[in-house]
Amino acid sequence: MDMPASSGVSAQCRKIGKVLAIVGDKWTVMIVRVLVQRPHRFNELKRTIGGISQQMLTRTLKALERDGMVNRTVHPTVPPQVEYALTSLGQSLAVPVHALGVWAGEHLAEIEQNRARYDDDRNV
Amino acid sequence: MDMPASSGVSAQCRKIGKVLAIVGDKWTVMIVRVLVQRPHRFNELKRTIGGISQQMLTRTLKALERDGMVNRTVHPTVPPQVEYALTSLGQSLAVPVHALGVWAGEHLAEIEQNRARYDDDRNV
DNA sequence: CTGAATCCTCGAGGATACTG
DNA sequence: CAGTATCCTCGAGGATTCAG
Repeated sequence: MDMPASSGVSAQCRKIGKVLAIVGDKWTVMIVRVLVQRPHRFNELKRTIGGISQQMLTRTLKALERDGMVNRTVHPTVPPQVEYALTSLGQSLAVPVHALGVWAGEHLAEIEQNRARYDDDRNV
Repeated sequence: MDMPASSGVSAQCRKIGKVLAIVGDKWTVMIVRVLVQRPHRFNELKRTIGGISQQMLTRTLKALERDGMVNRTVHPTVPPQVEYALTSLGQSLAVPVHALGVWAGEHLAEIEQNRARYDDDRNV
Protein backbone atom coordinates (compact mmCIF):
# COMPACT_ATOMS: atom_id res chain seq x y z
CA MET A 1 0.00 0.00 0.00
CA ASP A 2 3.01 2.27 -0.18
CA MET A 3 4.16 1.82 -3.75
CA PRO A 4 2.71 3.55 -6.79
CA ALA A 5 2.57 0.21 -8.58
CA SER A 6 3.21 1.95 -11.83
CA SER A 7 3.56 -1.22 -13.89
CA GLY A 8 1.15 -4.08 -14.18
CA VAL A 9 3.77 -6.46 -12.88
CA SER A 10 3.76 -4.87 -9.46
CA ALA A 11 0.01 -4.74 -9.36
CA GLN A 12 -0.31 -8.45 -10.05
CA CYS A 13 2.42 -9.15 -7.52
CA ARG A 14 0.50 -7.31 -4.83
CA LYS A 15 -2.47 -9.53 -5.46
CA ILE A 16 -0.37 -12.63 -5.23
CA GLY A 17 1.19 -11.21 -2.12
CA LYS A 18 -2.21 -10.84 -0.52
CA VAL A 19 -3.20 -14.36 -1.44
CA LEU A 20 0.07 -15.62 -0.04
CA ALA A 21 -0.67 -13.72 3.14
CA ILE A 22 -3.74 -15.94 3.37
CA VAL A 23 -2.33 -19.16 2.04
CA GLY A 24 1.30 -18.77 3.05
CA ASP A 25 0.92 -19.28 6.76
CA LYS A 26 1.70 -22.56 8.39
CA TRP A 27 -1.75 -24.08 8.65
CA THR A 28 -4.22 -22.62 6.16
CA VAL A 29 -3.31 -24.96 3.35
CA MET A 30 -3.47 -28.03 5.52
CA ILE A 31 -6.89 -27.04 6.81
CA VAL A 32 -8.17 -26.39 3.31
CA ARG A 33 -6.84 -29.68 2.07
CA VAL A 34 -8.54 -31.53 4.91
CA LEU A 35 -11.82 -29.68 4.55
CA VAL A 36 -11.94 -30.10 0.79
CA GLN A 37 -12.62 -33.78 1.38
CA ARG A 38 -15.55 -33.28 3.72
CA PRO A 39 -16.66 -30.99 6.57
CA HIS A 40 -15.00 -31.56 9.91
CA ARG A 41 -15.66 -30.67 13.51
CA PHE A 42 -13.18 -28.72 15.56
CA ASN A 43 -11.36 -31.43 17.43
CA GLU A 44 -11.71 -33.80 14.54
CA LEU A 45 -9.86 -31.22 12.48
CA LYS A 46 -7.29 -30.86 15.21
CA ARG A 47 -6.63 -34.59 15.37
CA THR A 48 -6.56 -35.05 11.62
CA ILE A 49 -4.05 -32.29 11.11
CA GLY A 50 -1.91 -33.13 14.08
CA GLY A 51 0.66 -30.85 15.63
CA ILE A 52 -1.48 -27.73 15.60
CA SER A 53 -2.37 -25.95 18.82
CA GLN A 54 -6.04 -25.23 19.46
CA GLN A 55 -5.09 -21.59 19.54
CA MET A 56 -3.75 -21.59 16.03
CA LEU A 57 -6.58 -23.74 14.78
CA THR A 58 -9.07 -21.27 16.21
CA ARG A 59 -7.23 -18.31 14.75
CA THR A 60 -6.78 -19.82 11.31
CA LEU A 61 -10.36 -20.98 11.11
CA LYS A 62 -11.60 -17.57 12.17
CA ALA A 63 -9.45 -15.91 9.53
CA LEU A 64 -10.74 -18.32 6.90
CA GLU A 65 -14.29 -17.67 8.01
CA ARG A 66 -13.70 -13.93 7.80
CA ASP A 67 -12.42 -14.31 4.27
CA GLY A 68 -15.48 -16.32 3.36
CA MET A 69 -13.49 -19.46 2.72
CA VAL A 70 -15.18 -21.64 5.33
CA ASN A 71 -18.64 -21.81 6.85
CA ARG A 72 -18.94 -22.27 10.58
CA THR A 73 -22.10 -24.10 11.62
CA VAL A 74 -23.00 -24.44 15.29
CA HIS A 75 -25.33 -27.28 16.23
CA PRO A 76 -26.91 -26.24 19.55
CA THR A 77 -26.48 -29.59 21.19
CA VAL A 78 -24.75 -30.54 24.37
CA PRO A 79 -21.87 -30.89 24.19
CA PRO A 80 -21.65 -28.24 21.48
CA GLN A 81 -20.90 -29.36 17.96
CA VAL A 82 -19.32 -26.98 15.52
CA GLU A 83 -18.85 -28.00 11.94
CA TYR A 84 -16.50 -26.33 9.50
CA ALA A 85 -17.00 -26.68 5.78
CA LEU A 86 -15.41 -25.06 2.75
CA THR A 87 -17.49 -22.51 0.87
CA SER A 88 -17.42 -22.51 -2.91
CA LEU A 89 -14.79 -19.80 -2.66
CA GLY A 90 -12.70 -22.03 -0.45
CA GLN A 91 -13.12 -24.90 -2.85
CA SER A 92 -12.03 -22.76 -5.75
CA LEU A 93 -8.89 -21.87 -3.83
CA ALA A 94 -8.21 -25.55 -3.35
CA VAL A 95 -7.69 -25.88 -7.10
CA PRO A 96 -4.54 -23.76 -7.54
CA VAL A 97 -3.35 -24.98 -4.16
CA HIS A 98 -3.66 -28.52 -5.40
CA ALA A 99 -1.73 -27.54 -8.51
CA LEU A 100 1.02 -26.39 -6.22
CA GLY A 101 0.80 -29.73 -4.46
CA VAL A 102 1.23 -31.56 -7.73
CA TRP A 103 4.24 -29.47 -8.55
CA ALA A 104 5.60 -30.24 -5.09
CA GLY A 105 5.25 -33.94 -5.67
CA GLU A 106 7.06 -33.69 -8.97
CA HIS A 107 9.94 -31.45 -8.02
CA LEU A 108 10.54 -31.60 -4.28
CA ALA A 109 13.05 -34.41 -4.53
CA GLU A 110 14.98 -32.48 -7.14
CA ILE A 111 15.03 -29.42 -4.92
CA GLU A 112 16.36 -31.36 -1.99
CA GLN A 113 19.07 -32.86 -4.16
CA ASN A 114 20.01 -29.38 -5.30
CA ARG A 115 20.25 -28.27 -1.70
CA ALA A 116 22.40 -31.18 -0.70
CA ARG A 117 24.73 -30.61 -3.63
CA TYR A 118 24.91 -26.89 -2.96
CA ASP A 119 25.77 -27.50 0.69
CA ASP A 120 28.33 -30.11 -0.27
CA ASP A 121 30.10 -27.79 -2.68
CA ARG A 122 30.38 -25.24 0.08
CA ASN A 123 31.43 -27.45 2.95
CA VAL A 124 34.23 -29.55 1.44
CA MET B 1 9.36 -34.74 10.86
CA ASP B 2 7.62 -35.67 14.09
CA MET B 3 4.36 -37.17 12.90
CA PRO B 4 3.90 -40.72 11.66
CA ALA B 5 2.05 -39.35 8.62
CA SER B 6 -0.05 -42.47 8.55
CA SER B 7 -2.39 -41.31 5.81
CA GLY B 8 -1.52 -40.01 2.39
CA VAL B 9 -3.21 -36.75 3.20
CA SER B 10 -0.57 -35.81 5.72
CA ALA B 11 2.24 -36.89 3.43
CA GLN B 12 1.02 -34.69 0.62
CA CYS B 13 0.48 -31.85 3.05
CA ARG B 14 4.09 -32.05 4.19
CA LYS B 15 5.21 -31.63 0.62
CA ILE B 16 3.00 -28.64 0.12
CA GLY B 17 4.27 -27.32 3.42
CA LYS B 18 7.82 -27.52 2.20
CA VAL B 19 6.98 -25.78 -1.04
CA LEU B 20 5.17 -23.09 0.90
CA ALA B 21 8.26 -22.71 3.04
CA ILE B 22 10.00 -21.79 -0.20
CA VAL B 23 7.27 -19.84 -1.88
CA GLY B 24 5.42 -18.52 1.13
CA ASP B 25 7.92 -15.94 2.24
CA LYS B 26 7.51 -12.31 1.43
CA TRP B 27 9.74 -11.95 -1.62
CA THR B 28 10.32 -15.27 -3.40
CA VAL B 29 7.22 -15.05 -5.54
CA MET B 30 7.88 -11.47 -6.57
CA ILE B 31 11.43 -12.34 -7.56
CA VAL B 32 10.29 -15.35 -9.56
CA ARG B 33 7.64 -13.33 -11.31
CA VAL B 34 10.18 -10.69 -12.27
CA LEU B 35 12.81 -13.18 -13.38
CA VAL B 36 10.36 -15.22 -15.42
CA GLN B 37 10.20 -12.35 -17.87
CA ARG B 38 13.94 -12.07 -18.41
CA PRO B 39 17.17 -12.29 -16.42
CA HIS B 40 17.97 -9.35 -14.18
CA ARG B 41 21.00 -7.93 -12.45
CA PHE B 42 21.09 -7.42 -8.72
CA ASN B 43 20.24 -3.76 -8.40
CA GLU B 44 17.98 -3.91 -11.38
CA LEU B 45 16.04 -6.57 -9.53
CA LYS B 46 16.05 -4.45 -6.42
CA ARG B 47 14.68 -1.42 -8.25
CA THR B 48 12.07 -3.39 -10.15
CA ILE B 49 10.70 -5.04 -7.06
CA GLY B 50 10.84 -1.98 -4.87
CA GLY B 51 10.66 -2.00 -1.10
CA ILE B 52 13.02 -4.90 -0.57
CA SER B 53 16.21 -4.45 1.40
CA GLN B 54 19.46 -5.58 -0.18
CA GLN B 55 19.81 -7.95 2.71
CA MET B 56 16.60 -9.75 1.98
CA LEU B 57 17.24 -9.73 -1.74
CA THR B 58 20.61 -11.34 -1.15
CA ARG B 59 19.16 -13.91 1.22
CA THR B 60 16.23 -14.82 -0.97
CA LEU B 61 18.35 -15.09 -4.10
CA LYS B 62 20.85 -17.27 -2.30
CA ALA B 63 18.07 -19.53 -1.08
CA LEU B 64 16.65 -19.76 -4.57
CA GLU B 65 20.07 -20.51 -5.96
CA ARG B 66 20.55 -23.22 -3.35
CA ASP B 67 17.26 -24.80 -4.36
CA GLY B 68 18.33 -24.71 -7.98
CA MET B 69 15.63 -22.26 -8.95
CA VAL B 70 17.91 -19.51 -10.21
CA ASN B 71 21.31 -19.39 -11.85
CA ARG B 72 23.81 -16.82 -10.67
CA THR B 73 26.22 -15.73 -13.38
CA VAL B 74 29.12 -13.45 -12.54
CA HIS B 75 30.60 -11.45 -15.39
CA PRO B 76 34.16 -10.58 -14.30
CA THR B 77 33.99 -7.00 -15.41
CA VAL B 78 34.53 -3.82 -13.52
CA PRO B 79 32.27 -2.88 -11.96
CA PRO B 80 31.11 -6.44 -11.35
CA GLN B 81 28.00 -7.62 -13.12
CA VAL B 82 25.95 -10.42 -11.66
CA GLU B 83 23.03 -11.77 -13.57
CA TYR B 84 20.25 -13.84 -12.09
CA ALA B 85 18.11 -16.05 -14.30
CA LEU B 86 15.49 -18.68 -13.64
CA THR B 87 16.46 -22.28 -14.22
CA SER B 88 14.01 -24.62 -15.89
CA LEU B 89 13.02 -25.72 -12.40
CA GLY B 90 12.31 -22.14 -11.46
CA GLN B 91 10.30 -21.63 -14.60
CA SER B 92 8.25 -24.71 -13.88
CA LEU B 93 7.46 -23.30 -10.45
CA ALA B 94 6.29 -20.12 -12.07
CA VAL B 95 3.42 -22.06 -13.63
CA PRO B 96 1.45 -23.03 -10.49
CA VAL B 97 2.43 -19.71 -8.96
CA HIS B 98 0.89 -17.97 -11.92
CA ALA B 99 -2.22 -20.10 -11.49
CA LEU B 100 -2.40 -18.76 -7.96
CA GLY B 101 -2.03 -15.27 -9.38
CA VAL B 102 -4.94 -15.84 -11.72
CA TRP B 103 -7.05 -17.06 -8.85
CA ALA B 104 -6.02 -13.97 -6.91
CA GLY B 105 -7.16 -11.70 -9.69
CA GLU B 106 -10.51 -13.45 -9.87
CA HIS B 107 -11.36 -13.71 -6.20
CA LEU B 108 -9.42 -11.12 -4.22
CA ALA B 109 -12.16 -8.51 -4.47
CA GLU B 110 -14.69 -11.03 -3.21
CA ILE B 111 -12.45 -11.88 -0.28
CA GLU B 112 -12.06 -8.27 0.67
CA GLN B 113 -15.80 -7.78 0.51
CA ASN B 114 -16.26 -10.79 2.76
CA ARG B 115 -13.83 -9.30 5.23
CA ALA B 116 -15.52 -5.94 5.24
CA ARG B 117 -18.93 -7.53 5.78
CA TYR B 118 -17.60 -9.80 8.50
CA ASP B 119 -16.06 -6.87 10.31
CA ASP B 120 -19.23 -4.81 9.91
CA ASP B 121 -21.39 -7.54 11.40
CA ARG B 122 -19.12 -7.62 14.41
CA ASN B 123 -18.61 -3.92 15.01
CA VAL B 124 -22.13 -2.49 14.78
C1' DC C 1 -16.33 -29.96 23.15
C1' DT C 2 -15.28 -25.40 21.59
C1' DG C 3 -13.29 -21.82 22.30
C1' DA C 4 -11.06 -17.11 24.77
C1' DA C 5 -7.18 -15.07 27.34
C1' DT C 6 -2.50 -14.80 28.64
C1' DC C 7 2.33 -15.32 28.37
C1' DC C 8 6.53 -16.60 25.92
C1' DT C 9 9.85 -17.86 22.26
C1' DC C 10 12.02 -17.48 18.05
C1' DG C 11 13.02 -16.22 13.56
C1' DA C 12 11.57 -13.45 9.36
C1' DG C 13 12.42 -9.18 7.83
C1' DG C 14 14.26 -4.38 7.99
C1' DA C 15 18.04 -0.63 8.75
C1' DT C 16 22.54 0.56 8.61
C1' DA C 17 27.41 0.50 7.92
C1' DC C 18 31.31 -1.67 5.85
C1' DT C 19 34.10 -4.38 1.93
C1' DG C 20 36.01 -6.01 -2.63
C1' DC D 1 27.85 -2.73 -8.25
C1' DA D 2 27.21 -6.59 -5.42
C1' DG D 3 27.40 -8.18 -1.62
C1' DT D 4 28.60 -9.15 3.99
C1' DA D 5 28.01 -8.24 8.97
C1' DT D 6 25.51 -6.52 12.82
C1' DC D 7 21.78 -5.08 15.39
C1' DC D 8 16.84 -4.58 16.18
C1' DT D 9 11.82 -4.96 15.87
C1' DC D 10 7.69 -7.30 15.58
C1' DG D 11 4.45 -10.74 15.02
C1' DA D 12 3.56 -15.78 13.92
C1' DG D 13 3.07 -19.61 16.44
C1' DG D 14 3.15 -22.58 20.68
C1' DA D 15 1.90 -23.81 25.71
C1' DT D 16 -1.06 -23.28 29.21
C1' DT D 17 -5.02 -21.96 31.72
C1' DC D 18 -9.81 -20.49 32.18
C1' DA D 19 -14.87 -20.34 30.57
C1' DG D 20 -19.51 -21.49 28.54
